[in-house]
Formats: sequence, C-alpha cells, structure tokens
Amino acid sequence: MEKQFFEDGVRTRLILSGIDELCCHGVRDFSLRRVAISAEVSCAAPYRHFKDKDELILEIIRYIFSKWQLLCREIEEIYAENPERLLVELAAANVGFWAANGNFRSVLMLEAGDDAAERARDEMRLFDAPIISAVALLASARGFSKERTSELEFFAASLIYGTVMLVISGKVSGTVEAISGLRRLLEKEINR
Amino acid sequence: MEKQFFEDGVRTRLILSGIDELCCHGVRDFSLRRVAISAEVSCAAPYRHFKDKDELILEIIRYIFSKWQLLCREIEEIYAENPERLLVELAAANVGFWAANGNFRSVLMLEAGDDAAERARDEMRLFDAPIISAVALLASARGFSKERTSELEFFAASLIYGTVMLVISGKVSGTVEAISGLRRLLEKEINR
DNA sequence: TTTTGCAAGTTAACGGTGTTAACATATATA
DNA sequence: TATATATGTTAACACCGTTAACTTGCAAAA
Repeated sequence: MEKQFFEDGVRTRLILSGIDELCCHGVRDFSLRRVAISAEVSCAAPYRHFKDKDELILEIIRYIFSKWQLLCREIEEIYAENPERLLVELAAANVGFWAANGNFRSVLMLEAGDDAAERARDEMRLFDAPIISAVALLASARGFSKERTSELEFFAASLIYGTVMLVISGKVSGTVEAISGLRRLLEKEINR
Repeated sequence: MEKQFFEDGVRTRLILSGIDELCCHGVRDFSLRRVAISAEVSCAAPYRHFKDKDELILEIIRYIFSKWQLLCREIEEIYAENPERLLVELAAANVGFWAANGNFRSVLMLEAGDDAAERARDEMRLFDAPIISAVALLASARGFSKERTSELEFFAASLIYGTVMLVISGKVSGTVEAISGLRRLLEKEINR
C-alpha cells in the first residue's frame, strides 16, 4: 500500500473541502463556516488545525503548488537531455496547468497585500524557478553570454506569465492557440 | 470654471473613500460599511447610489480605467508619427502605471469568476486595445504580413501583461529594470 | 401658493461570517 | 489509575452585506 499524500483526518477533509470552496466561490467569497459544514464538522473545528481562515487558504496554495511542482519535475525528467524542448514544453505545460483547473486559478489572483499571499511568498517565489533553471541549462548547452541569458530569462518568465494571465482572464479565447503561439515565439527567440 | 470629473456629492465621496478602502484593505477585505463611515454617511446610504457592494467596486474600476485610458491617449498623441516608439512607450507606460499606484493593483487581481469582474468585462476588454491598435499602426507603416502582425500582437500583449504581473506580484524587484528589459525585447522583436 | 411625489438620507433589523471562550471527551502517557 | 493534551463541541461576540420602514427636503404640478 502506498503512502497517501494526505493522511485521513479532519484536517485533510478541511483542505479538500476548502479546494472545492475555492473552486465554487473564489477567494473573495471563501467561507470558512461553509468549509467546516461541508467537511461535516462544527464551525469552530477548523481553528484546531489552522490559525485562521488565511492559514487554511495558505495550506491550499501549498497543496496546489506542490501539484504544479510535480508536473514541472516530470517535464524536467522527460526532456532532460534536450534543453530547448525542455524550456518550450515547460512553458506550454505551465499555461495548460493554470488554465485548465478553474479551482487553481484563484491562487494566482491573490493580491500582493493579501495576508495569505504575504505568507505564501516563499511558495510564490518558486513560480519561475523551473523556467529560470531551464534557461540556465539551455544557456550552458549553447554557450550563451551572461547578458543573453538574463535577457532570455526575463523574456521567458514574462511571456509565460503574461500568457497565463491572458488565458485566465479570458482575454484570449483559445487556450490551444495561445499555447502554440507561445511555443512559436519561444522557439524563435531561442534560435535567433 | 472647468467641469469636474466628479460632481460634489455623496456618490462621489463614496467612490473616493472606496478607492482608499481598496488601497488599505484590498478587494478581499473591502468593507462597504467602512466606506460609508469614512464618507460620513450612514451604513445604508450607499444603497441609494449603488445596487450593491460590487457595483461600487465596478464604478471604482471604471474610474481607474478612465485614468489609464487618459494616459494611453496622451502617449498616442505624443508618438503619433512614430509607430515604433508609440508601441514601446505605451508598453513602458503601462507597466509604470499599474506598478506605481498600489491602490490600482487590486483591479487587475479580480478573479474571472468574480461578480464585479464579470460586470467589468467590457472595461477589462479594453486592456490591450491600445497595444493592439499601436501594433496595427506599426504593421501598416512597415508593411508587415498579417501573420507577422498577429504574432507581434500576441507577443506585445503577453509580454506587457506578464511584466506588469511580475512587477506587481513582487517577483521582479526593480520596476525600472523590468521596464528597460521590456523596452529592449520589444524593440528587438519589432526590428527583427 | 399649496399639494404632491420622489430622491436621498436615516434607523433597526435579518442572516451570515470570522473568531474566541468555555466546556466536553477520548487517548496517550506518567 | 491519574492526568495532561489533542481535538471536538456549543454559545457568544462583533462585524458585514442587505433590506424594510420611516423621515425629510425639494421640485414640479395643481
């Protein structure tokens, strides 16, 4: 029997119900009481496991980010010996990941001033880590200059983040087209 | 005497206090009662002017976007006869605008599912309109192909949006550096 | 001028929310 | 066996969005 990511308990049920709540009502209308009820527990019970509402949200963010990191690591393994494709596929997968799951989108939308976002700063910082390391790999394989490397870093991070946001906020209708557009631009920039 | 953007009245005071509230507490902890008190009016008074809380937020969004459009139009006038610089300066100004005013940032952070965001869809759609029209100007001046044009469109929109988000969420420390990086990338892409 | 109607303010109340205090209970440890 | 801690409960608090019912002042109609 494999070890589960989650042990079975109230804490787990709260997090899972919290993800549902995030999916259905978004961050702004996230109700801790509803989560408690949905987890079949009293309204005060969450406070035995989390300091406050924002800490539950933070835990959800951590969970989502761990899933995202798993995806990134998978891709890193698959394209380990092909840095160009690694970067491109990483970019495509990122857009796909955040665009696909509606319940995950809220995470990226937290405000900078938000308490939960503030406490999740460390997790958030990891957001572009896979991209940056992929760029580093590619740069050393191709012998890019330091300047060219940092330029590509900014290019990739900004373009990927921007595409994610464009897709999430509905400003670009087709996710598939956006991803293929991103692919093309990235490949062109790598091989210029 | 010039006509003011705002006439003097309770409605105006509510919007202005609302902007403060947005600045201090963000969208998630936006309290209509606090806004009413801050505008020196009873807690039910806002309902004489706005259907509900989200409609006040929507009005604030409209106000902020109108300021943003004013900025864009200024730049469009200044660089009317130089499409390349128009696009570049538009991009730089956009990043600067959203990065500078902390109280405006919340607007971009509204979730797609948010009621206020849903109602503000029309305003939001204008977000990349100046960029797209600048690209169109540049494309006709340079005789770009339709494909090249739409590629540049996506490139510019995504890169600008991404940079804004990177700066806002604090993933890039220096706004100035981000803007100059954006400038360089954009110029390079235009003249490739 | 008087009357009438409406716009825009008020207070008071409703149900829902985050959070805490006080209490209960089971389980692990001494 | 006694006790301490972890984890659940209920009840209460203050705050929030929203609405209903009431007041009031002003502008138009009579």
